[in-house]
Parts: sequence; structure tokens; C-alpha cells
Amino acid sequence: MREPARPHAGDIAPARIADQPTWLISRAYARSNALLSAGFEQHGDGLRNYHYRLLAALQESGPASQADLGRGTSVDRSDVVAVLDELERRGLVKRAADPNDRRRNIVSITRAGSKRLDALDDVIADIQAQLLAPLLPADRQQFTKLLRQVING
Amino acid sequence: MREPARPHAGDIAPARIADQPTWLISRAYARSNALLSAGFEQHGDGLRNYHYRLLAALQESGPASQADLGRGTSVDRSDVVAVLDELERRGLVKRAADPNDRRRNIVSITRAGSKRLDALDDVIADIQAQLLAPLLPADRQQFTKLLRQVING
DNA sequence: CGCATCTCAGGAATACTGAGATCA
DNA sequence: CTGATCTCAGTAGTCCTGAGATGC
Repeated sequence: MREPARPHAGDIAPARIADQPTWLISRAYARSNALLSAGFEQHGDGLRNYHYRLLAALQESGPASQADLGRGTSVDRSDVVAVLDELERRGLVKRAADPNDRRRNIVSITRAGSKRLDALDDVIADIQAQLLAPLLPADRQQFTKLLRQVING
Repeated sequence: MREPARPHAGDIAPARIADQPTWLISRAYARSNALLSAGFEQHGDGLRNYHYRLLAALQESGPASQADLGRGTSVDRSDVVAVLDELERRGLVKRAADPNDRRRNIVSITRAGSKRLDALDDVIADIQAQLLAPLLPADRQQFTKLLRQVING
């Protein structure tokens, strides 16, 4: 995994930038990605966040078309194809033609996929915990609430 | 600029994912980037966030080596080179050899650069305001404070 | 020697666009 | 015909690695 450059004494640390939400969010995203990369690298067996998102969506909402999957998980339609290819190759999902609409694939999670998802859920839970560790427990819900508001703005 | 895909009725919107800080942060980052792209595209005259970061760092902390600039602004050493090339081409910064350490360049912001930075500051301020608009004014400081804690975790 | 700096070439992962084939 | 779906090819941005030349 990649350690982000860390400022040290003597560096330029412009308060003008460091107080801006856009900068703070990009730094938080970098930290989040570092934790995700590290977590999946250690325990993901070659799967990544993309795979997890699609598996979780399938588990929770049931079989779905690729377009709906992509929209719901904010994974681009182009990338859904490649990620599902990989998941199907590993036997974690299957694609079947939709008899009611022959343009669509109905994608389902397999038993092996569900089992795999359970393992990944533990990995992810650990990553979330690490990410929020610096916050007081009481602040963690507030943090996610504010993020949701910003996103839906 | 790019409009992110927006969920609509019938989409998969897995709560399991949507409640996770890593997901929320990546969505916030997407929104932040969309606002930055739109803002700079309209008023940036070809400059982007990277250019702004370096100009702001130079303005605030004074002339600096490229390595210190990169560390302070979290811009990779490789990218600093290209961004400074562009800024220098436009006459917004200059590079001079450091007489005390001939490995280094001393990078300074020019008068034109300062003027340009003032204009970009307005662009950025507008973007920050849009980003935080969904939050109650009282929540905005709390939001940035929590982000800082997460980053420094 | 080790280490830092600037520079360049290029890789990796994310996010996206455009277009073709198919079909409602 | 319009528009949705799946697929592929390719682009753009960001972020990072490796290595060479130079100098501390």
C-alpha cells in the first residue's frame, strides 16, 4: 500500500488551503482510500471496494440489472461490466438473461458470493472503525450525518 | 463538467453501503470535485486546483523549494514539476537557483501570480460556499473540525 | 558512502465518454 | 423513431513509483 506524504517541520502548510472543505475532503478521501487499499490487500484476496459494493448491493436488494446496480452503487456502467466479469469468474455472482426484457442481464449473488461478502463485511467494518477512530464516539454519527447532508446538497 | 449519476426510483440503494464513512467520503469527494471542476472551468482560465494550491502556498509562506511545496500541499513531487512549468509559462511564478544549495530551485510567486491568486480565491470561496450550503451555518465549523480530526487520525 | 533534490517516463486505479449491437 | 441496456475501446484526472543526474 501507499503511504501518503506526511508534512514535517519546515514544510509549507498554508492555513488558507488547509481550512478549506474541498481540501479537507480530498485529504479524508486519501486516508479513506489508504485504509481501504490496506484492508483489501491484506484480507480481500484480490477483491477491491468495487467488488464489495456490487456484492453488498446484490445481497441487500436482490437480483438486479447491471444498469440499476451501477446507478445504486455509483459505479459507472462501463466499470460494472468488468467488475462483474471478475466476480462471475470467481463464482460469486451469476448473470442470467431476463426473460421479460432481453436487453438485460439479471445478476444474482451466489451462495459462495454471500459467504465471501460476510468475510468482506468484517474487513470493511474494521476499516470504518479505523477511519472514525480519531473521533469521539458521540461525534461519529454527527460526522456521517453532516456528510450525508453535504452529498445530497 | 460531469454530472454524477443520480439514483432514482427503482435503483438499488444499499443502506449497508450508504451508511459507511468510506462511501460517504467518496461521494463527498465526488461532489467537491464536480464543484471544483465547474468553478475552475468557468473562471479559472485553464488553471486548476493544483495550480491554486501551489500559488496559495507560495503567497502565504513565501518562496520555497519544490520539495517543500509538494509536501506542504500534498502534491506529488512529480506533479509539482509539471504544474510549476505551466505556472512559470504564464509568468505567475519564477524559479531561481538556490545559491546555498544548488540542487534546489527557489520558487517565488510573481506580482502577476499574486493578482491571479486573488481572483482564484474568489472562485474557491464560492466553491466552498456551494459545498457547505446544505449545512446549517452552525454545523459548518463542526464539519471541518471533524474532518481535520479524521485526517490527522 | 548515504541522502536530498529536480526531472522525466511511465504505471495503477478511478471515473468517465462515445459508439455499436440489441431490443422494448 | 426514441430510448434503455450491455459491451468494448479509449480518454482524463489523480496519485504514485522508479530511476537518472546533480549536489549536499
